[in-house]
Amino acid sequence: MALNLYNSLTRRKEEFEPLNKGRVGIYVCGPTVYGHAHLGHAKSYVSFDILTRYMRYLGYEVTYVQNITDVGHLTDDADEGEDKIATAAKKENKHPMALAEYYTRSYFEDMDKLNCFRPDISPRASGHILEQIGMVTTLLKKGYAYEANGSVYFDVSKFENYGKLSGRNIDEMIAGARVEVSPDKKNPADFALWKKAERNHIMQWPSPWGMGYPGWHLECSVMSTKYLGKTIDIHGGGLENQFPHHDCEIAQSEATNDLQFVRYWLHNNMVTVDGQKMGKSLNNFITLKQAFSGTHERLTKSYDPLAVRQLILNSHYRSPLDFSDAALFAAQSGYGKITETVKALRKRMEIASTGSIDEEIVEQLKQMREKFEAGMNDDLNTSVGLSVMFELVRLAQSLLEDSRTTKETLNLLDVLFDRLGGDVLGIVKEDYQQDATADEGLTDKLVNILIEQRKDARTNKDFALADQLRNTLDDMGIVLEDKPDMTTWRMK
RNA sequence: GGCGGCGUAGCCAAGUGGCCUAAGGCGACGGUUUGCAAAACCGUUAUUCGCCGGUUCGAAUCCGGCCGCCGCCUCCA
Repeated sequence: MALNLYNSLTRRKEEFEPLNKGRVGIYVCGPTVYGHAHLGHAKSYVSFDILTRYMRYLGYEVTYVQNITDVGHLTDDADEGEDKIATAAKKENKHPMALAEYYTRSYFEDMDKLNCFRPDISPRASGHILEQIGMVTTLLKKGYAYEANGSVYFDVSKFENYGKLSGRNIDEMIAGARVEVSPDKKNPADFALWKKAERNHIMQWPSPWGMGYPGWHLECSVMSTKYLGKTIDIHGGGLENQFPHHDCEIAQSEATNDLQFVRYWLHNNMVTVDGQKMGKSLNNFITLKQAFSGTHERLTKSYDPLAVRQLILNSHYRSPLDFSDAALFAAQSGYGKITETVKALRKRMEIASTGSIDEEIVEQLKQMREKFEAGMNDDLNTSVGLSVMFELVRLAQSLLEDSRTTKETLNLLDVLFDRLGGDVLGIVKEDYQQDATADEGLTDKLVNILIEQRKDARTNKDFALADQLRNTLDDMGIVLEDKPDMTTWRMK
């Protein structure tokens, strides 16, 4: 079975076929870096991280491009607002580029924690001004754009299917227009390609139309074309960007190149917090840093970044996801179960005896892999993929109960955890040692001394002392686990 | 106003015409194990998929109506 993806353009699931055999170009709308990344970013970028990971798993050579918007994104889409970066820079008293740099780093830091692979290319809008001017020039030359008072606008009436992605037509939009229309525009739906800069505007560049800066929609068209070609396989982004952003991209790009811009449009759904849309004006805006540290009044504790990732994978990328403390808590428990199982499995592999492989297990694992792939092939159903991980957990635990399980059999499970849980889902780590503090060796020795003391106490039926030792360690966050032949410990 | 989505167990969530007497997780309860626990394992937890009607040999899945919730079009991915 081949990979099927829901294409927003056709509103259907379609079998994915790349333009060039074996290679895929993916462009995803990146963040506007004027604040720390929040839960909404997490859902979007984890979703597209899964897409690229799974395509690589299938053997495609993927080029993943995700822009950084550091100029031109205005505070409203009527093209009359202020530049978001400039506004935030003024507030934080920083140079706009310093602000953008600061939040770009913050963004990557958070995405690294969520175990999202870095894009192959992270182009900045401000680094592609020349190319953007080039596209505006072409559009003017071809009659799709007009200059007015130092700004250049795209004339939507010249582009036949404007709004085809979001299913809108121009007349409806004019009727529903809620924002003031610039007097420079011929048509209220026209959008800015290039904006004239006022003299005090910090970010501005020389252009054939005077000093100014590019319109927000332009950067994605220009940078995707530059790095992936005039027609790209996949373009992803949040549902809220479908209109106007993506429809504008289509109009600009297709008017410029006379070729289909994007073959598969993918849109992830939005997040809510405690059942309501997340907004800065409501009191439920949670950044990733707050979630990871538990410093938000809606959260009762801190959450492991990978537990956040797992919660995202628990539902479909095209479904809305409600973040709540309870949901995060449940994900944290489930994530812990998978992690502990993988750790136990690997520890056991070190001491398990070698021997034959259980053929029945081989067959079970084969079926699990098939179920996993069938789910992922069906428009990236990570919920099914995750359910396979828990089936694998149950199988692993039952095999760990049996002391006769061979190293070879355990290794088969470990491979599946690595490939499906690690490579594709990104919730199983290659190595958990790094999590531990530097003095783990010392801690291990000290705890083992106490475990020995407790063992002696238990042998002597001095349970009061045995329990005291266990409780003291528990208070320090160290949990003892009594196994038939030995006692092990782990951090809570 | 325009466009779109959703309503499945206490909670989260897959499934969208027969393999569904409905995955998986969290939680809860019972058992095994244990000196007692924890962890782990086994089992139980929706005869039913918002409500009503229709199509069909057959519907959670299709159609119509009703009720409820949410999102985008504005801050925002």
